[in-house]
Amino acid sequence: MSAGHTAVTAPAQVTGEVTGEVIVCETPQDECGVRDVLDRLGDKWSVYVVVELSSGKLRFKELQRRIHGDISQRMLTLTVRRLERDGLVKRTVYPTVPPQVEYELTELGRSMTHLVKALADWSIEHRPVIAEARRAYDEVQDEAKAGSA
Amino acid sequence: MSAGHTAVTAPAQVTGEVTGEVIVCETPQDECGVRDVLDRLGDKWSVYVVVELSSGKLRFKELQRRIHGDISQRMLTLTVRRLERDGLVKRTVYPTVPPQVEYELTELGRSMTHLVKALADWSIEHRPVIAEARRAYDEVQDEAKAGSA
DNA sequence: CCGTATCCAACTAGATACTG
DNA sequence: CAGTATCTAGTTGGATACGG
Repeated sequence: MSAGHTAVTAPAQVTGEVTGEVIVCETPQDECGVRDVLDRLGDKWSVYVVVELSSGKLRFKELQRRIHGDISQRMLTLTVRRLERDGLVKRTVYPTVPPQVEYELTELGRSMTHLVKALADWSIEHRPVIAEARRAYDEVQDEAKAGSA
Repeated sequence: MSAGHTAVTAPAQVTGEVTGEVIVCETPQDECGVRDVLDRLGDKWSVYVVVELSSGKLRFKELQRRIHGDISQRMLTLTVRRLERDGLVKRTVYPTVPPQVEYELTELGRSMTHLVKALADWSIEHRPVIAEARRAYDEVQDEAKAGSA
Protein backbone atom coordinates (compact mmCIF):
# COMPACT_ATOMS: atom_id res chain seq x y z
CA MET A 1 0.00 0.00 0.00
CA SER A 2 2.35 2.59 -1.25
CA ALA A 3 0.24 5.67 -1.59
CA GLY A 4 -3.51 5.70 -1.26
CA HIS A 5 -5.61 5.42 1.78
CA THR A 6 -7.97 3.24 -0.15
CA ALA A 7 -5.45 0.89 -1.74
CA VAL A 8 -5.95 -2.83 -1.36
CA THR A 9 -2.54 -4.01 -2.47
CA ALA A 10 -0.10 -5.70 -0.09
CA PRO A 11 3.57 -6.85 -0.27
CA ALA A 12 4.92 -10.19 -1.39
CA GLN A 13 6.09 -13.35 0.36
CA VAL A 14 8.48 -16.29 0.15
CA THR A 15 9.05 -19.90 1.11
CA GLY A 16 8.80 -21.62 4.47
CA GLU A 17 8.31 -24.95 6.18
CA VAL A 18 6.66 -26.41 9.22
CA THR A 19 7.97 -29.52 10.91
CA GLY A 20 6.39 -31.57 13.68
CA GLU A 21 5.48 -29.58 16.75
CA VAL A 22 8.26 -27.10 16.30
CA ILE A 23 7.94 -24.53 13.56
CA VAL A 24 10.93 -24.04 11.33
CA CYS A 25 11.65 -21.87 8.32
CA GLU A 26 14.14 -22.69 5.64
CA THR A 27 15.40 -19.21 5.09
CA PRO A 28 15.17 -17.07 8.20
CA GLN A 29 14.37 -13.86 6.36
CA ASP A 30 11.26 -15.10 4.59
CA GLU A 31 8.81 -14.79 7.45
CA CYS A 32 7.64 -18.32 6.73
CA GLY A 33 4.82 -16.99 4.57
CA VAL A 34 2.65 -16.86 7.65
CA ARG A 35 2.36 -13.14 7.24
CA ASP A 36 0.09 -13.69 4.24
CA VAL A 37 -2.62 -15.17 6.36
CA LEU A 38 -1.92 -13.07 9.38
CA ASP A 39 -2.20 -9.83 7.49
CA ARG A 40 -5.71 -10.80 6.51
CA LEU A 41 -6.58 -12.28 9.88
CA GLY A 42 -4.92 -9.51 11.76
CA ASP A 43 -6.96 -6.61 10.52
CA LYS A 44 -9.92 -5.62 12.55
CA TRP A 45 -12.80 -6.96 10.49
CA SER A 46 -11.77 -9.75 8.09
CA VAL A 47 -12.47 -12.54 10.51
CA TYR A 48 -15.95 -11.30 11.20
CA VAL A 49 -16.73 -11.06 7.52
CA VAL A 50 -15.55 -14.64 7.05
CA VAL A 51 -17.58 -15.69 10.06
CA GLU A 52 -20.75 -14.10 8.75
CA LEU A 53 -20.25 -15.44 5.26
CA SER A 54 -19.57 -18.92 6.60
CA SER A 55 -23.31 -19.36 6.96
CA GLY A 56 -24.06 -18.28 3.41
CA LYS A 57 -24.31 -15.61 0.75
CA LEU A 58 -25.01 -12.04 1.90
CA ARG A 59 -25.61 -8.64 0.40
CA PHE A 60 -23.50 -5.66 1.38
CA LYS A 61 -26.00 -4.02 3.67
CA GLU A 62 -27.01 -7.28 5.26
CA LEU A 63 -23.39 -8.14 5.89
CA GLN A 64 -22.83 -4.76 7.45
CA ARG A 65 -25.81 -5.18 9.73
CA ARG A 66 -24.56 -8.52 10.98
CA ILE A 67 -21.00 -7.56 11.73
CA HIS A 68 -20.43 -7.04 15.40
CA GLY A 69 -19.32 -3.70 16.64
CA ASP A 70 -20.75 -1.49 13.95
CA ILE A 71 -18.42 -1.62 10.98
CA SER A 72 -18.42 1.48 8.80
CA GLN A 73 -19.27 1.37 5.14
CA ARG A 74 -15.73 2.24 4.24
CA MET A 75 -14.15 -0.47 6.35
CA LEU A 76 -16.53 -3.10 5.09
CA THR A 77 -15.70 -2.14 1.52
CA LEU A 78 -11.97 -2.27 2.19
CA THR A 79 -12.27 -5.57 4.02
CA VAL A 80 -14.30 -7.41 1.42
CA ARG A 81 -12.07 -6.02 -1.32
CA ARG A 82 -8.97 -7.40 0.36
CA LEU A 83 -10.65 -10.74 0.89
CA GLU A 84 -11.76 -10.73 -2.73
CA ARG A 85 -8.24 -9.93 -3.86
CA ASP A 86 -6.91 -12.88 -1.89
CA GLY A 87 -9.51 -15.12 -3.47
CA LEU A 88 -11.30 -15.84 -0.22
CA VAL A 89 -14.51 -14.09 -1.13
CA LYS A 90 -16.46 -13.92 -4.36
CA ARG A 91 -18.25 -10.71 -5.25
CA THR A 92 -21.20 -10.79 -7.60
CA VAL A 93 -22.67 -7.58 -8.96
CA TYR A 94 -26.20 -7.59 -10.35
CA PRO A 95 -26.59 -4.63 -12.69
CA THR A 96 -29.99 -3.76 -11.34
CA VAL A 97 -31.20 -0.44 -10.12
CA PRO A 98 -30.69 0.08 -7.34
CA PRO A 99 -27.51 -2.00 -7.55
CA GLN A 100 -27.25 -5.27 -5.73
CA VAL A 101 -24.04 -6.99 -4.73
CA GLU A 102 -23.69 -10.37 -3.14
CA TYR A 103 -20.74 -11.76 -1.24
CA GLU A 104 -19.94 -15.37 -0.59
CA LEU A 105 -16.95 -17.43 0.45
CA THR A 106 -15.00 -19.18 -2.26
CA GLU A 107 -13.77 -22.73 -1.84
CA LEU A 108 -10.54 -21.24 -0.53
CA GLY A 109 -12.47 -19.09 1.88
CA ARG A 110 -14.44 -22.04 3.16
CA SER A 111 -11.23 -23.96 3.72
CA MET A 112 -10.22 -21.20 6.07
CA THR A 113 -13.32 -21.22 8.20
CA HIS A 114 -11.87 -24.30 9.87
CA LEU A 115 -8.95 -22.26 11.01
CA VAL A 116 -11.11 -19.39 12.13
CA LYS A 117 -13.24 -21.85 14.02
CA ALA A 118 -10.17 -23.35 15.66
CA LEU A 119 -9.09 -19.88 16.63
CA ALA A 120 -12.49 -19.06 18.04
CA ASP A 121 -12.63 -22.34 19.93
CA TRP A 122 -9.23 -21.80 21.46
CA SER A 123 -10.05 -18.24 22.32
CA ILE A 124 -13.30 -19.11 24.02
CA GLU A 125 -11.82 -22.08 25.83
CA HIS A 126 -8.92 -20.10 27.23
CA ARG A 127 -10.61 -16.82 27.77
CA PRO A 128 -10.95 -17.25 31.50
CA VAL A 129 -7.29 -18.15 31.88
CA ILE A 130 -6.17 -15.22 29.77
CA ALA A 131 -8.48 -12.85 31.60
CA GLU A 132 -7.09 -14.00 34.93
CA ALA A 133 -3.52 -13.72 33.67
CA ARG A 134 -4.16 -10.15 32.60
CA ARG A 135 -5.85 -9.27 35.84
CA ALA A 136 -2.94 -10.68 37.82
CA TYR A 137 -0.39 -8.97 35.62
CA ASP A 138 -2.12 -5.62 35.84
CA GLU A 139 -2.48 -5.92 39.58
CA VAL A 140 1.22 -6.46 40.03
CA GLN A 141 1.95 -3.54 37.73
CA ASP A 142 -0.39 -1.27 39.62
CA GLU A 143 1.16 -2.27 42.92
CA ALA A 144 4.59 -1.50 41.57
CA LYS A 145 3.42 1.92 40.47
CA ALA A 146 1.76 2.62 43.79
CA GLY A 147 4.84 1.46 45.65
CA SER A 148 7.16 3.73 43.75
CA ALA A 149 4.86 6.72 44.25
CA MET B 1 -4.02 1.14 25.50
CA SER B 2 -5.47 4.40 26.57
CA ALA B 3 -2.54 6.72 26.74
CA GLY B 4 1.08 5.70 26.59
CA HIS B 5 3.17 4.67 23.72
CA THR B 6 4.69 2.00 25.89
CA ALA B 7 1.52 0.71 27.52
CA VAL B 8 0.77 -3.01 27.38
CA THR B 9 -2.82 -2.91 28.52
CA ALA B 10 -5.73 -3.84 26.25
CA PRO B 11 -9.55 -3.72 26.49
CA ALA B 12 -11.88 -6.40 27.85
CA GLN B 13 -14.06 -9.08 26.29
CA VAL B 14 -17.25 -11.06 26.71
CA THR B 15 -18.97 -14.35 25.96
CA GLY B 16 -19.37 -16.23 22.70
CA GLU B 17 -20.11 -19.63 21.24
CA VAL B 18 -19.10 -21.76 18.32
CA THR B 19 -21.39 -24.38 16.84
CA GLY B 20 -20.63 -26.98 14.20
CA GLU B 21 -19.13 -25.62 11.02
CA VAL B 22 -20.90 -22.33 11.25
CA ILE B 23 -19.71 -19.85 13.80
CA VAL B 24 -22.30 -18.24 15.99
CA CYS B 25 -22.22 -15.76 18.83
CA GLU B 26 -24.81 -15.51 21.56
CA THR B 27 -24.79 -11.77 21.89
CA PRO B 28 -23.86 -10.02 18.66
CA GLN B 29 -21.98 -7.19 20.34
CA ASP B 30 -19.48 -9.37 22.16
CA GLU B 31 -17.16 -9.99 19.23
CA CYS B 32 -17.22 -13.67 20.09
CA GLY B 33 -14.08 -13.25 22.15
CA VAL B 34 -12.04 -13.98 19.08
CA ARG B 35 -10.57 -10.53 19.28
CA ASP B 36 -8.55 -11.65 22.29
CA VAL B 37 -6.50 -14.03 20.27
CA LEU B 38 -6.53 -11.97 17.13
CA ASP B 39 -5.15 -8.90 18.83
CA ARG B 40 -2.13 -10.89 19.81
CA LEU B 41 -1.91 -12.70 16.51
CA GLY B 42 -2.48 -9.57 14.54
CA ASP B 43 0.45 -7.54 15.70
CA LYS B 44 3.58 -7.77 13.70
CA TRP B 45 5.83 -9.84 15.91
CA SER B 46 3.92 -11.95 18.44
CA VAL B 47 3.65 -14.97 16.20
CA TYR B 48 7.35 -15.01 15.53
CA VAL B 49 8.15 -14.83 19.21
CA VAL B 50 5.84 -17.78 19.83
CA VAL B 51 7.41 -19.63 16.93
CA GLU B 52 10.93 -19.12 18.23
CA LEU B 53 10.00 -20.00 21.78
CA SER B 54 8.21 -23.12 20.60
CA SER B 55 11.58 -24.81 20.35
CA GLY B 56 12.65 -23.83 23.84
CA LYS B 57 13.75 -21.26 26.40
CA LEU B 58 15.61 -18.21 25.11
CA ARG B 59 17.29 -15.12 26.46
CA PHE B 60 16.29 -11.67 25.28
CA LYS B 61 19.21 -11.10 22.98
CA GLU B 62 19.09 -14.60 21.58
CA LEU B 63 15.40 -14.23 20.90
CA GLN B 64 16.01 -10.94 19.15
CA ARG B 65 18.70 -12.47 16.98
CA ARG B 66 16.42 -15.26 15.85
CA ILE B 67 13.38 -13.21 14.96
CA HIS B 68 13.05 -12.74 11.26
CA GLY B 69 13.16 -9.29 9.82
CA ASP B 70 15.23 -7.57 12.44
CA ILE B 71 12.96 -6.74 15.37
CA SER B 72 14.00 -3.71 17.37
CA GLN B 73 14.70 -3.87 21.07
CA ARG B 74 11.65 -1.81 21.79
CA MET B 75 9.28 -3.95 19.77
CA LEU B 76 10.63 -7.14 21.25
CA THR B 77 10.12 -5.75 24.72
CA LEU B 78 6.57 -4.68 23.96
CA THR B 79 5.77 -7.98 22.31
CA VAL B 80 7.04 -10.25 25.05
CA ARG B 81 5.37 -8.05 27.66
CA ARG B 82 2.01 -8.41 25.97
CA LEU B 83 2.50 -12.14 25.66
CA GLU B 84 3.51 -12.28 29.30
CA ARG B 85 0.46 -10.30 30.29
CA ASP B 86 -1.75 -12.76 28.45
CA GLY B 87 -0.06 -15.64 30.22
CA LEU B 88 1.39 -17.09 27.05
CA VAL B 89 4.99 -16.46 27.95
CA LYS B 90 6.86 -16.78 31.22
CA ARG B 91 9.60 -14.30 31.98
CA THR B 92 12.33 -15.25 34.43
CA VAL B 93 14.78 -12.64 35.67
CA TYR B 94 18.07 -13.76 37.17
CA PRO B 95 19.41 -10.98 39.39
CA THR B 96 22.94 -11.39 38.12
CA VAL B 97 25.23 -8.75 36.77
CA PRO B 98 24.93 -8.29 33.93
CA PRO B 99 21.25 -9.11 34.13
CA GLN B 100 19.90 -12.19 32.49
CA VAL B 101 16.30 -12.78 31.47
CA GLU B 102 14.85 -15.94 30.05
CA TYR B 103 11.63 -16.33 28.12
CA GLU B 104 9.68 -19.51 27.61
CA LEU B 105 6.18 -20.51 26.61
CA THR B 106 3.76 -21.36 29.36
CA GLU B 107 1.43 -24.33 29.07
CA LEU B 108 -1.11 -21.92 27.64
CA GLY B 109 1.42 -20.66 25.15
CA ARG B 110 2.33 -24.16 24.08
CA SER B 111 -1.34 -24.95 23.54
CA MET B 112 -1.39 -22.14 21.02
CA THR B 113 1.53 -23.34 18.95
CA HIS B 114 -0.85 -25.88 17.47
CA LEU B 115 -2.95 -23.06 16.13
CA VAL B 116 0.03 -21.18 14.85
CA LYS B 117 1.20 -24.32 13.13
CA ALA B 118 -2.21 -24.85 11.57
CA LEU B 119 -2.11 -21.28 10.37
CA ALA B 120 1.34 -21.72 8.92
CA ASP B 121 0.35 -24.98 7.25
CA TRP B 122 -2.69 -23.45 5.66
CA SER B 123 -0.74 -20.43 4.58
CA ILE B 124 1.99 -22.44 2.94
CA GLU B 125 -0.42 -24.82 1.32
CA HIS B 126 -2.54 -22.09 -0.21
CA ARG B 127 0.14 -19.58 -0.93
CA PRO B 128 0.22 -20.32 -4.65
CA VAL B 129 -3.53 -19.98 -4.98
CA ILE B 130 -3.58 -16.73 -3.05
CA ALA B 131 -0.67 -15.35 -5.02
CA GLU B 132 -2.43 -16.18 -8.27
CA ALA B 133 -5.68 -14.67 -7.04
CA ARG B 134 -3.88 -11.44 -6.17
CA ARG B 135 -2.09 -11.35 -9.48
CA ALA B 136 -5.33 -11.84 -11.37
CA TYR B 137 -7.12 -9.25 -9.26
CA ASP B 138 -4.39 -6.68 -9.69
CA GLU B 139 -4.26 -7.29 -13.41
CA VAL B 140 -7.95 -6.59 -13.81
CA GLN B 141 -7.60 -3.47 -11.69
CA ASP B 142 -4.69 -2.21 -13.74
CA GLU B 143 -6.59 -2.82 -16.95
CA ALA B 144 -9.54 -0.90 -15.62
CA LYS B 145 -7.28 2.01 -14.74
CA ALA B 146 -5.59 1.94 -18.12
CA GLY B 147 -8.95 1.75 -19.85
CA SER B 148 -10.28 4.80 -18.08
CA ALA B 149 -7.16 6.82 -18.84
C1' DC C 1 -28.09 0.39 -2.64
C1' DC C 2 -23.31 0.27 -3.02
C1' DG C 3 -19.93 2.29 -3.10
C1' DT C 4 -15.64 6.27 -3.54
C1' DA C 5 -13.18 10.58 -1.84
C1' DT C 6 -11.54 13.32 1.71
C1' DC C 7 -10.11 14.50 6.09
C1' DC C 8 -8.75 13.33 10.64
C1' DA C 9 -7.69 10.64 14.94
C1' DA C 10 -5.42 6.69 16.94
C1' DC C 11 -2.27 3.22 17.16
C1' DT C 12 1.90 0.61 15.70
C1' DA C 13 6.44 0.43 14.72
C1' DG C 14 11.28 2.11 13.86
C1' DA C 15 15.53 4.84 15.21
C1' DT C 16 18.17 6.55 18.62
C1' DA C 17 19.90 7.71 23.11
C1' DC C 18 20.25 6.71 27.77
C1' DT C 19 20.06 3.63 32.44
C1' DG C 20 20.38 -0.19 36.26
C1' DC D 1 22.47 -7.48 29.03
C1' DA D 2 18.07 -5.93 29.19
C1' DG D 3 15.64 -2.75 29.22
C1' DT D 4 13.14 2.57 29.31
C1' DA D 5 12.38 7.23 27.14
C1' DT D 6 11.57 10.10 23.38
C1' DC D 7 10.60 11.44 18.92
C1' DT D 8 8.90 10.46 14.47
C1' DA D 9 6.92 8.04 10.40
C1' DG D 10 3.65 5.04 8.46
C1' DT D 11 -0.63 2.64 8.58
C1' DT D 12 -5.24 1.60 10.05
C1' DG D 13 -9.67 2.95 11.14
C1' DG D 14 -13.67 6.18 11.77
C1' DA D 15 -16.87 10.23 10.19
C1' DT D 16 -18.77 12.44 6.72
C1' DA D 17 -20.11 13.87 2.16
C1' DC D 18 -20.91 12.85 -2.33
C1' DG D 19 -21.54 9.79 -6.90
C1' DG D 20 -23.42 5.91 -10.20
